[in-house]
Amino acid sequence: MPELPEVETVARGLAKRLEGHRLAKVETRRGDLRWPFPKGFVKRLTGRRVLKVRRRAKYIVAELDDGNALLAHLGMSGRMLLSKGRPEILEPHDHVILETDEGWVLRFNDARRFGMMDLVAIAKLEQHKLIRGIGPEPLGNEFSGPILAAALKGKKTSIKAAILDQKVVAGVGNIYASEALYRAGISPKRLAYTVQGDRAEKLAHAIKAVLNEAIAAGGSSLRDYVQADGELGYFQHHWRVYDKEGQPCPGKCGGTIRRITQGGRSTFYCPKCQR
DNA sequence: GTTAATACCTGTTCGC
DNA sequence: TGCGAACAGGTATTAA
Repeated sequence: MPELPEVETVARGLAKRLEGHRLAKVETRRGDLRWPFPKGFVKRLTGRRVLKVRRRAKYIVAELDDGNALLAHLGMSGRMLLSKGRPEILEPHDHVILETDEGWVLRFNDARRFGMMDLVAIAKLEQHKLIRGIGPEPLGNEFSGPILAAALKGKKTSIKAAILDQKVVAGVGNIYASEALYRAGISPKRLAYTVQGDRAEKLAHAIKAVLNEAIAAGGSSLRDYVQADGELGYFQHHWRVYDKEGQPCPGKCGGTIRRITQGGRSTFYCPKCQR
């Protein structure tokens, strides 16, 4: 379930092998992921040098030497597999294969095909249909308590739904939404517009903390961000409330973690210490 | 304009 | 043991 920390870790792993190198060979093994590949996708990528790989929200942005960028989203089951040389046997759902001039092979594998890839002019990235309107990066200076409070002002939905909204803050998914609210001591059911002042400050801080810790865990638990099987970016998590239904609250409150459904998706929280 | 529900997709888990 | 239902979830689209 790639959220911001996983995408960040994948992007760093990709940077290591792609930056400065040409894409000698490009192959798509089907015509679409979530959407069709753009026209001339393979031809436009082949021979390009990758200048920089970075992340925007949950998107991976690989800037190319022709002024365009490869924009990629992992959806919920997307994986990047890196190997030296092309594997003799491809795995099911290996949809895109990139080979660098150094012989490193990157496979984009996505069973559920909620992922996507597109090509966009670097200068127009922020105007791209999928990027336009996305809120501030939570780890940057442009995200803070007052800015979060302003984004939540007047919002009548729950705070959980609000921080999942990419327009409010970029990159927070279902798992870290629960984790951040737990850290901040805020009930996921609280109405978004009531999270102001000190509460907003606490929540902004909690969002930064859970994301930063997850990124650090990814960096420290993986050598060069690549696992033994070549997969980039995934690592052992230590969640405090997510998927912990029925377990005692990790704090000292003596409460029990509950699971509720909000907007059709699971939320985990401690009803005793989250208000 | 805002919010909620639904569709997309398929591997895995759970209950009967 | 086998089968079907439920579930996972990011984002666009449709409905309310």
